[in-house]
Amino acid sequence: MDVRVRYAPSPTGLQHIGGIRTALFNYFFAKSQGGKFLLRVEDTDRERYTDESLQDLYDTLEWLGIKWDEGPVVGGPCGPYIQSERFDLYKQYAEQLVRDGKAYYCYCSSERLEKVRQEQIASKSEYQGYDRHCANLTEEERKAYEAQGIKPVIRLRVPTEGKTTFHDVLMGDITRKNKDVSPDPILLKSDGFPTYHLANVIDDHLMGVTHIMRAQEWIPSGPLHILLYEAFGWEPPVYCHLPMVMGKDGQKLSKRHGSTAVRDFRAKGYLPEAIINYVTLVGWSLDGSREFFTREELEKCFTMEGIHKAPAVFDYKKLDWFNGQYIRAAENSRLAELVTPYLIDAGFVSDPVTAEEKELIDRLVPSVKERMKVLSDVVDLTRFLFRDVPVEDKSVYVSKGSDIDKTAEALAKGSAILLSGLREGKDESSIEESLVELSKQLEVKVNGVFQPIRVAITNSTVSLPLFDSIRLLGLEETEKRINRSIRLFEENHNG
RNA sequence: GUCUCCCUCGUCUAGUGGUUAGGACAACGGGUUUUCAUCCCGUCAACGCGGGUUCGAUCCCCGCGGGAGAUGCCA
Repeated sequence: MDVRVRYAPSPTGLQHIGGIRTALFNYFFAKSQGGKFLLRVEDTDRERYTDESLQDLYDTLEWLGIKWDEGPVVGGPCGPYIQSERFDLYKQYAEQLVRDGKAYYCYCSSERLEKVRQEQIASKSEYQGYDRHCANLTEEERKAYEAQGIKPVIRLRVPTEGKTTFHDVLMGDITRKNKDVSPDPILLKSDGFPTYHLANVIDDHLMGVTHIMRAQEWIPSGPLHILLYEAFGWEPPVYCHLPMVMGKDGQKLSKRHGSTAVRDFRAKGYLPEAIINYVTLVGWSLDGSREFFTREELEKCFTMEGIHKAPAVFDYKKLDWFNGQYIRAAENSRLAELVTPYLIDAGFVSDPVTAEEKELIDRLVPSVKERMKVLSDVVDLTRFLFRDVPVEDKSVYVSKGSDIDKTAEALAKGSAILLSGLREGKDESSIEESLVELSKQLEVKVNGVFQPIRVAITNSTVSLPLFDSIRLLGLEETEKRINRSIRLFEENHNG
């Protein structure tokens, strides 16, 4: 049997970590089995649907490099793959169920349903859900409702006796008494659209889906879906419920834990390979020790057995670590391209970049890549190259263990050594030696000499390596900034 | 409330009827280094609890506790 799995998101919001994790698991499982990965858009909720969400779905999967074998855009033998385009289908199947006595029309208004719900809660009796008010209407009663112009919904007739079991690859058998299954859930809404349960089961069957890998939040409705398969006389697929992705507080990961939209991670400068790698490791492992995987490797070595049962907390810091690792491993030319939009957004370079700017970006990448966790870090790291905001507070120039006078002297003498050395073309290590020598004379730590010079040049105590900074800034600008700082100290001294 | 699922360091996880319970992130400390990073080394840190079964349980069984999810004309 050829494996066919699907990712079936609802375009009612941006693609988030949890959703994409499900997509990845399905995708990797399909690839590892030589099967097919389908994409199906479950846009049956007209209230919450947005075009933006749908576009975000496509954009996100493309960015991650996840291609679907069948689905919207690419088509396939079981299309259409967008549920709103299969509108008529669901109604037919739902009516068939009614004819077979497996489902029935319900004319209850949402007001009445709400009232029933409130009464059940208030009476402290068990909350039982729908009271099956319309389960056994006579033909006359139905006619009367129809005459009032009430549009009915179709509900599944859930048995009140017995129990239903389904098998989960990870969890084993999961059994639920039928009386505990949500009583008579709606299959077809009054607007004619199917609910998730109906559309999902019909499409999975019609599209030949063999394995359903979805989040554990669906476990409680597993028996209901089995009941539906039985009502249709269809063979249910293999189930594999994925552990949920949680936030630090142990609750389902959501916006209040931080960014969850993949689009936001992308904007901050996370690389797709880092997202894929880390997200796949949330709830899955190969052997407990290996943790670097490319997408291509996962397409081969992913296993269902490696999926964990327990929910897993999403660790933003570990993602950062992965991203840093991938940035450092990336080609400089690629990084230069990736970093450019951030420099443009910051207004540091023009859009599009000029040839000179491009050249500068190429040169700054090597020293910046060791220091970035996310691509957007490039802005703070290189600000001194594009914005000159001199440090006026002389105490900033003073390193630990030094003082104002020594700092002034270190700046004057040190920068003289530095600038003349650079002009004469001496190599950096010999200039560095001379500066270290100076620090000994002044009886300060090495940094007592370097810090004032660094602050003068980069306007900050935290910067790229000194010689890198100078090379990027240019000798002329370097000299200008140094002289300005020397003047600052002289003025202060005289005043 | 009811139903279902889950439970190894703070976090992600490996693992076995007998192990010094392993790795990674984080944290902390140290080294390299002109700052910050990177890199390297090290430290801290876990089998939820109580009963059984057993010569021996983290591992098998039962109970408890804790956590989560579901309970919609949302998925």
